[in-house]
Amino acid sequence: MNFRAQHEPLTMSIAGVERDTGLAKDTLRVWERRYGFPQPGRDAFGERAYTLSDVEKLRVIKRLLDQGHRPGRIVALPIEELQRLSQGMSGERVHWVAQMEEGEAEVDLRDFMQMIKEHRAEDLRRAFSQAAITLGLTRFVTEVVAPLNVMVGEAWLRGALEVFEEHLYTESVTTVIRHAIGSVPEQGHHSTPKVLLTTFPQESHAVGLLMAQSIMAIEGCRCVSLGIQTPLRDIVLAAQAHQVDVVALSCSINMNPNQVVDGLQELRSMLPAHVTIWAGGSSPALRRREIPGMVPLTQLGDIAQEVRKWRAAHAPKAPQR
Amino acid sequence: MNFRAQHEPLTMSIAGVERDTGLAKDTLRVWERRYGFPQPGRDAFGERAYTLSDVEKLRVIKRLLDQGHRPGRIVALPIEELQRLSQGMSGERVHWVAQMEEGEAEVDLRDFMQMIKEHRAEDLRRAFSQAAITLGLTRFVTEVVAPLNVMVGEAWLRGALEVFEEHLYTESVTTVIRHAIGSVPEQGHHSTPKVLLTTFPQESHAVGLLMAQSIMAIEGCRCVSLGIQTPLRDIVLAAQAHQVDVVALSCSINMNPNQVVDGLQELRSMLPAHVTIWAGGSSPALRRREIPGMVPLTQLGDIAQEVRKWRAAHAPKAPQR
DNA sequence: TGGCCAAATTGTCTAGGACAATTGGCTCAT
DNA sequence: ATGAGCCAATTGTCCTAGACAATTTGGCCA
Repeated sequence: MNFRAQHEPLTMSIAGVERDTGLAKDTLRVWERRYGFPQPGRDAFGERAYTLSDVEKLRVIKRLLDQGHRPGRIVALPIEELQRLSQGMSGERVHWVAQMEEGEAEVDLRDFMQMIKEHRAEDLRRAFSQAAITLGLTRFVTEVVAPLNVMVGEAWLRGALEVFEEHLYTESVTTVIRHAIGSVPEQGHHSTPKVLLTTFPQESHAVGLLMAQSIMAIEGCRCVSLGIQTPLRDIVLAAQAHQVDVVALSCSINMNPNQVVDGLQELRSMLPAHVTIWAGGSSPALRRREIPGMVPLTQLGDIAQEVRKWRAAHAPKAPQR
Repeated sequence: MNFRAQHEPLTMSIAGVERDTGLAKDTLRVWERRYGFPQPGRDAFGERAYTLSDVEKLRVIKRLLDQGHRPGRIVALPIEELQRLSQGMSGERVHWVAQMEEGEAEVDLRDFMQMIKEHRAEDLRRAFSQAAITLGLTRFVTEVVAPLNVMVGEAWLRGALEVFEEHLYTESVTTVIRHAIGSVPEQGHHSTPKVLLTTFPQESHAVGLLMAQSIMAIEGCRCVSLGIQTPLRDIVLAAQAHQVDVVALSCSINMNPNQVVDGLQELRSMLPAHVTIWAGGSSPALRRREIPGMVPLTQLGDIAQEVRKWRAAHAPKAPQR
């Protein structure tokens, strides 16, 4: 229906910009009205025609918004200023080298980053597999994947990593962790706790969930994963259908903190009291406010501990179903 | 920003309907104006509030549109009439029982549906594993997973399956296919073609992509998967970075056909001519219109054939990079 | 430092009008 | 009967401009 700009790749329609930047058409129009940017020309049909540099600038703006900047302050800024802001912001330090016991080969996380940037896909996957075998799944996840996630996320925020490079990293890690989980011996029908793993609908990062699942599997939990993006109502239905003891949610740093808090509170009110809720992940909302009836697990190491706690609390009596 | 209806799950906002049905807000409004349906009530703030039965009917309509019906003829029809149309046009039959060679145990797809509905998670995964081993990966994917996807999709459309049940199915299948892919011997550095697998940003179904990857891996392709939802620009960047021969896109029935056509045409114009594009999946857009410079693979069986074609076309000469 | 309130900010909704692209159906010639 | 050509109806998406709920900011007070 809109194939006018096909042979004119110098401008983009508003629909194309929405697709490329993730900014809604309404938002683009209202920014134009309020902040004077973007100021697209018009094509032969009177419709907005955005230049490629407009789109590039919009991408930078989107990144800064995700970091917490506000539109009114940055949308009208020149591109150089935006890039300066983009550079300046960087987060906390990460341990570059996984801590080794004596005699173990060193695992340098910078090597992984190097492979990602050089697009050595096969090497990367092989290196992950090797690290997982060398360190064991638990340490691989906590000492390699978790800090790498932070490094990759920050590199992407700085614009030092393209989206497709981040995708390749995610895919490689997913493959290796899933393969490793498959090697964990299956739990018997009466091992506890039985845990339902999933995320809220707004969460799109699957790796965090997978990391949690791998550690729980090793700790001997019976895991039922629904993958990401389960509607609240279905989390409750699934918890009932599978008669789980625990519902574990993964909330990454990309989620809106308010949605996290609201979602957890509503979930708590919809689940029966004897079902425990574990909320893990890097979302700042978990550290900030305390939510009654919900256990925050801000570090992967907390999981094993919490499993033991749960067992201690539920061991003496028969299971409550 | 819009959590008003939080405790009132009986109606949905226009944004929610767009997310659930794939019909654009503008389209919903213009249908209301032109055809008198949907005729949503208004919430306390004067904004459209669609009932759940409206949304259900819209889903059926969407399905019929994808089959080739036109809005003006069907939007105003009562739900019973639509369902009658939907039944009649039920496309091709699904084979209930995977065709067996003599002596093989029978694999009845209805057994899988049964397990899904009874939430027998462990049984389901075990049954999938067993089927994959019995049939081999290729036949498992084409004769079990593909028809099951259709059955599950239709059951969900009819409301016979909850979202969480569909999630469990997806997760189980994913686990088994990924595990099986891991068992395919890795390809040498010079085997061809090298294929980049991914989806457009609007696509959220990962299973189709995984099915394609499994078959390509078996056919001896070197696969680089980026997972789902890669921006157009990054598909091009990745194709260049990894020096692939083929870019394979998975487009499920849930994608907007226009987005599929637009995306494919734009991708074709951005990729160098020597890079082949394979577009597979159940999206009706692939069957409807022919797009120059792009190979549609509407059935999984087409993949092996197309790989051979590619090799025949590229074998005599040295690779063009 | 921490809590509270007014003011500013911001995304998304509303209305109806417009129009290019596509499709259906008609006529006419073969 | 079949195909080509053309007109009219259909349809999705864009347009403008106004409104307002939800959130955040920043000042004030304890």
